[in-house]
Amino acid sequence: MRVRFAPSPTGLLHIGGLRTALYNYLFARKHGGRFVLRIEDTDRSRFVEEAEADILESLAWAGLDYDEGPGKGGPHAPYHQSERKEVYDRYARALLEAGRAYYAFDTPEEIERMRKERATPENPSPKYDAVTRVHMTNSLTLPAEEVRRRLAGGEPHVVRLKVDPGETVTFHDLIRGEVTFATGEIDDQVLVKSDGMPTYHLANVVDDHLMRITHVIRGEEWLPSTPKHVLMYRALGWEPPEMAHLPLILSPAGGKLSKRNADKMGIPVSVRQYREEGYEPEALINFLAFLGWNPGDEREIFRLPELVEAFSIERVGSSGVQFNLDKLRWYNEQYLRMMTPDELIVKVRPYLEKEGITTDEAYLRRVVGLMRERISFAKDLATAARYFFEDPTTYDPKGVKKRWKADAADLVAAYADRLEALERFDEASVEAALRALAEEKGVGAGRIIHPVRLALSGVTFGPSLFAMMETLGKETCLRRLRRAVEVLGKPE
RNA sequence: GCCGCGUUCGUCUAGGGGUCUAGGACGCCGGCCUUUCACGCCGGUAACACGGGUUCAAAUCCCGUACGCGGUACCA
Repeated sequence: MRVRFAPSPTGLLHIGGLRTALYNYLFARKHGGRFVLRIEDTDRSRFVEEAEADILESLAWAGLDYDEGPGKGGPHAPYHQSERKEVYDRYARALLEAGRAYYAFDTPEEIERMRKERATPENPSPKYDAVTRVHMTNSLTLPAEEVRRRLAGGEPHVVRLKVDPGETVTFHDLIRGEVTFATGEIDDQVLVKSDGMPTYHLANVVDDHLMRITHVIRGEEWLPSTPKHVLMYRALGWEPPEMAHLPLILSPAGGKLSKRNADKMGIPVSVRQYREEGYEPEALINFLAFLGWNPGDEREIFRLPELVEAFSIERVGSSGVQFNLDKLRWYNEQYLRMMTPDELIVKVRPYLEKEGITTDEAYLRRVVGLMRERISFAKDLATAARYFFEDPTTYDPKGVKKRWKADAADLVAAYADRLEALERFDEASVEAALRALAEEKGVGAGRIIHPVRLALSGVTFGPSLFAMMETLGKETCLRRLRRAVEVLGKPE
């Protein structure tokens, strides 16, 4: 079995594109098939130089390796459509000679005029098809001599598929079952543009056939194009591949998850953004796999190899699915918690560096141990847990109001003195010292614990106070406690 | 407008004629644990779009309506 992911290099790889790639990958690996990457760069006007590198990087980051494609080669190279122009020309000619396609010389303005003139309330946008083409300038309406003359004169023209009405095209979709279209609903699709490049429809059909693709797994937006493709396979005497159209990913607000739409909801849309925001690739992949598919039992955590094992295209749903950032974050937390401290350290390092924080391995391992259950992203260690690396510069005002009572300064100062006298500065010792002090002063331990936490971290939440103190160390604790006493003093 | 696809808790979904007083997960709300915050554990909230059929029996099959999404380019 052979499948392909065929992105167009018009921008950063979209999250929906990654899911399409993922399903193709899973299908190929599940069945011991081949996964082909093909770059569909036939639209020169929308071409973006950096896009292909981004696609490659994004796939690699996600762990989706391919068997044939750019940078890798393969038996069906080249894998850039822009380098395969002669191939498409050959088949366009074959279609022309078989009378299944024709030349059309109409300018965009002429087509626009036709649409305007023939528009009715029932049919606001007439197609270029069997009923209108007889009124247009093409090799079906012009004398053969005239067509030859125009072609020889280099007159701009396109090649259109000749679709005969009155028939019905039915194909089987692995996800949707039988789908039927009437040929009268299909326009005479442009196959070769006036710049000589093929459109998606021609290039796609030709390449899928030549590259021996057995299963076309792509987004649902292609469903209405499929009958055109089927017609072309037939006209060329080829067997169409199996089709599977994936449900679309929708914005939580409804509608396509477009760039604009997603930005408004605070949802990253390109794979690169997910990477930059610190999502774990395993989490994104797991989440994406479950957007439209499930294994049929109640397991939820699947890494790539487990997904391969469990995947089946029949279990892919058919209705659009809404993107849910909360669920993705949950997946991210799950993967963070499954990592060993050393794995997590590797993830955290780059963020620490970016924040200008330097620290040794042993200390970082202890911090990670304390914070692991409390973070959603690896980078939180460098931001939310910054107080492990630097003295707090501010104290949360609400926390101060709530926890720094009139006796706080005295208690904290007294505790600092006790700590200074301590020989061993471990979790048990600092706790014992605090409880003893509380007893002597006749106050609840919380009366000291809370202000101490505030003094040490600047915030009212975090890991177990005593474990935190042991990690921070005696010197740091004393310094921070005394500074807080000084800065916060006695509230009136 | 026309064509196509879809419709189970707010979201992702299980289910495919009786086992459904509809299960799980995220979220949310409570509780336990903990003198913090999380984790964890326990509990709760919440859905078969609507209307007709078929059947002894429908969330499940059929038809219609509504709604959503996609397509309707010399973009993919």
